[in-house]
Amino acid sequence: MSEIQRPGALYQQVAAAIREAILTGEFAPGSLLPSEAQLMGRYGVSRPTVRNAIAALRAEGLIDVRHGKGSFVRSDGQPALTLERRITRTPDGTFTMPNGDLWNVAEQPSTYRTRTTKATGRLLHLDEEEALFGCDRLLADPGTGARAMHRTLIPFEVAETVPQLVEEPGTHPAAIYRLLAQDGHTLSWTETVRARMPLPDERTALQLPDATPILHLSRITHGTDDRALILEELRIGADRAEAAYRIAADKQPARRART
Amino acid sequence: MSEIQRPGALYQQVAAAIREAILTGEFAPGSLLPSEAQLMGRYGVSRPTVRNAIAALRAEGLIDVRHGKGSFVRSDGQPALTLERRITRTPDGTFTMPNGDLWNVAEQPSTYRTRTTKATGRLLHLDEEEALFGCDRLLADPGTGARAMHRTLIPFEVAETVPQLVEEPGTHPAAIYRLLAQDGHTLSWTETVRARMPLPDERTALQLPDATPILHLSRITHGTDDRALILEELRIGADRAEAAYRIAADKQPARRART
DNA sequence: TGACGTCACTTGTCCTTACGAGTTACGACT
DNA sequence: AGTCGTAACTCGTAAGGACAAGTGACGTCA
Repeated sequence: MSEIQRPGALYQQVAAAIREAILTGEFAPGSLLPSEAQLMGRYGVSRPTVRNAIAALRAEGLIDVRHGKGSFVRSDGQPALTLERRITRTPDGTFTMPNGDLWNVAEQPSTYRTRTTKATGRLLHLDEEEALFGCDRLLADPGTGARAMHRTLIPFEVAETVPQLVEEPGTHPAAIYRLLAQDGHTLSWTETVRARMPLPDERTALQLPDATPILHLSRITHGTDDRALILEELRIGADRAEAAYRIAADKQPARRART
Repeated sequence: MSEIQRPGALYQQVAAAIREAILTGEFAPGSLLPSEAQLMGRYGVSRPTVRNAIAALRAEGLIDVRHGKGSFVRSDGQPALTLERRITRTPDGTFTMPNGDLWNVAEQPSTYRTRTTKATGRLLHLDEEEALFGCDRLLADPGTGARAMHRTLIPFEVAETVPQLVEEPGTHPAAIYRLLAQDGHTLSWTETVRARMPLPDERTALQLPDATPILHLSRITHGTDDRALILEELRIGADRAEAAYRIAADKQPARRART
């Protein structure tokens, strides 16, 4: 009978006790926790209190609960997929990227027309309500089973210059880059990484467990004069994937104060 | 009296109704939701059911609840801080990085000795249980109020070569890079980005709201022969910060199959 | 031996009741 | 007029009971 002490609410004390037991290894990763009834007896509290404590540990991502079976300690393994966010240009004018496996379309791509929002406009350096072509894909990695949502957004202005981009919705990003390069652009890219909790539709589409954030990668393809040409977005469960970048020290002349 | 329909549990239907009202703009960002008592009346359910629905919306990061005041629609603004993960080398041998503001130490750095775990060993290409020097800092950005946890891990082997690294725990990363470059290394960096829910101590240290993941950046400094010299880790709330990278197309000769 | 139904376990849902604790506004008292 | 206490709101915590629903094992029956 391990009685509980100080800090805060009862259910928090119970949660802390269980968390402690998990982190010290009393409950190994993957193992089954005591049932709610057993925890009620162990700590001398009612079932709502036990459930409240378990809900807290769930929100922390420490445990997984399965209806009819019990609560299991989540194994905090590393992400199975490392997204190498690099781009290589071959002398014949094509582009290649790692992680080609991920580009397996799990559903038919859907194309549409939309307008810039505040967020996408900021990334593309466009005003709000500018017309865009969009294409959404649901991707699946056959090796790991990871799923991802991919979105391509192309401003009308750019699409008029390179109409093939819109005519063929199945275009792979590498092919897009090639078309833009053939159009005379010198390409470079910037990518921003954000994380947030998924919306319900993202949870189901990506088959995410509880308390799992998503990585949200936004890649801008810049053309000549750093003009923003294309916005690509990739959303993927943070439990399954990590993003990897190379950083090179760009050499710059020493600054001198102007007088 | 807006009665509720189909899918799943009562509290999920209530949650869906409220979520719908938020996303359609009936409840604007920042505005006050009806109180629990009002929601009980509006949907004809008991208080636990209402609270269960609200807990679901909380876990999604859609709303913030304040004791004694009510539930507020969270405004989904962009992160205030963009971490530009670039490194610039000046001709005089020093290195500079953007976001210097973030390097304001909120507490005294703490140094210690530890050993590689499975995760850190993988990143540093070392076996497990290799000896490391560590230094932890809590950083604060004066502009945005964002907080971050910074950690530097240096293998013993590297520290023996450049002892200044360990003697002066307050060393800024840019100064570390300079010391390594002066030691004859040609530096390059790789950085991997992960996201996960915070542990309780991270939640309090970073002052994170509910349902807020953290971005976990791991930067490896590579020396000559791509040897891993230093591991830096930065943890910061994903509501306050995003990470930005540049991607350059590295040119490679076309591959030919070897016979 | 195989198939299937039942039962004992698990967690999920929902209700009622009660009180504690933070917040705010109003009104009475000084 | 200013101060302060109280009342009325808010959400937080905790208990109790009841039944639904998923899971797996066991035993019975064909």
